[in-house]
Amino acid sequence: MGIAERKIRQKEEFRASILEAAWLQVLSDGWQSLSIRKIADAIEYSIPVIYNHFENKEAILLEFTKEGFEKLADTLAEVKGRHLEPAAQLEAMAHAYWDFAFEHKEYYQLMFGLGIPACDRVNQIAEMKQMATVMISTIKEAIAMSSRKDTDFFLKYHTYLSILHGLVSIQMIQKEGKPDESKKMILQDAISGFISSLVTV
Amino acid sequence: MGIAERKIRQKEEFRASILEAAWLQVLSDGWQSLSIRKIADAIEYSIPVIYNHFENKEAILLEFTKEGFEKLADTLAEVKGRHLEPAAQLEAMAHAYWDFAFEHKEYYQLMFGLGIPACDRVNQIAEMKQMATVMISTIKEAIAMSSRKDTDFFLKYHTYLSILHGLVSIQMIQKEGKPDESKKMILQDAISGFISSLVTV
DNA sequence: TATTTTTGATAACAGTGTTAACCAAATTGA
DNA sequence: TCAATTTGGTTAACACTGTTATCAAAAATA
Repeated sequence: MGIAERKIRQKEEFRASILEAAWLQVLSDGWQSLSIRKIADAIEYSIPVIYNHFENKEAILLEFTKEGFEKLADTLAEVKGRHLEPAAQLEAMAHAYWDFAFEHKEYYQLMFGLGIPACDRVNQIAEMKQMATVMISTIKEAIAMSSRKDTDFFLKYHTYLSILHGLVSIQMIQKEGKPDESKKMILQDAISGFISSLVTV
Repeated sequence: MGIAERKIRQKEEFRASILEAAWLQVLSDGWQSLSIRKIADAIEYSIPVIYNHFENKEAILLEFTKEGFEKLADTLAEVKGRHLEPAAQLEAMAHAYWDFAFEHKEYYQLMFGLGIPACDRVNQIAEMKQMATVMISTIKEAIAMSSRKDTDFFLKYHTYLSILHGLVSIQMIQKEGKPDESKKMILQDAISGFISSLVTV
């Protein structure tokens, strides 16, 4: 008898409808304002039913995080397949990564835990400019000493900061405690690549 | 009469005591679990008095964010002063940046809005490995075609991912909407530096 | 001393995630 | 077919969150 099958199917549909309602919420108001109550409201059921399908709110977010990584991985694999040379592949994949992040911003923020109240905050902060000033002045000096004096210092500043922040935050996301001292090799690797391309004669 | 002065001084002390209590909270349980009630409890006053000194919770966090950027800027300026060559300065500053981030993790997370539930999440995600696999295989191929076949592919993978994530998240933090298409030049800049240092013959 | 201003506390509002208690309908077993 | 049991779902509550309106007491001013 197909009763059991039907039940499983219905359960699966229910689960899917929860995710769909949640996703609509995320798309319209961002995932930080997603709430169980709003989901329950959207699917026109009471709150506790959601807990029959997901252990907690975190499990729902985890679901989307997985989806996000899956989509990104697929995209990268597909893009890679369009080129033959590894160098061209890496470049195309980088652009695809960038495009994915901004075309699926909600996914990306979820995947990498970007908590985003900082968005409003960081723009109010004059103190950040002090930091930028120190970095930019040094980069200007480096450019002045190099053979390519027309290099865009502001571009290089952004690159420098982005590399540093990327290294740090990837490290923070992956491991809770202090970083393995050997992980500083990654820093050394990335930064020496940047510097040598900057001061190259 | 010094009454007015005393009042101002007391108000300032009060404000400082709020910040101190808040910071102890952040240090012991992380800033995501900071609450107005806990602060009020710690300073042994009722909740609303806090709103006489700070407009809202965000304003308290903003205070620490400013402090963080100030400390970081000072550190960078100090480290820069210890070297003469811009290249050496940029390298030393990079290491100082890294050290600051992990020695003052709470500051750093606040400054760049690292929302950090992802920490627990990202480790549960097998799907992330798919993405890693695509990237790593390409990097391996690039190394195989280069003259330096002993290059650490795992190191390069981390560098690659960190650069990409850094570019994206710095961009997301600074601007709300979609990124200026010209900002892709930063991506192009960073990634071509990485690639050329990888495949260099 | 009387009046105004300031200071702080109580209590509430509107949210959040989560769960215990309960009920009715559907399913199962005798 | 009837009783027992399981299942699906709801109501109501708990323990939190940020924020604010109301009000009493204390302090400063006239």
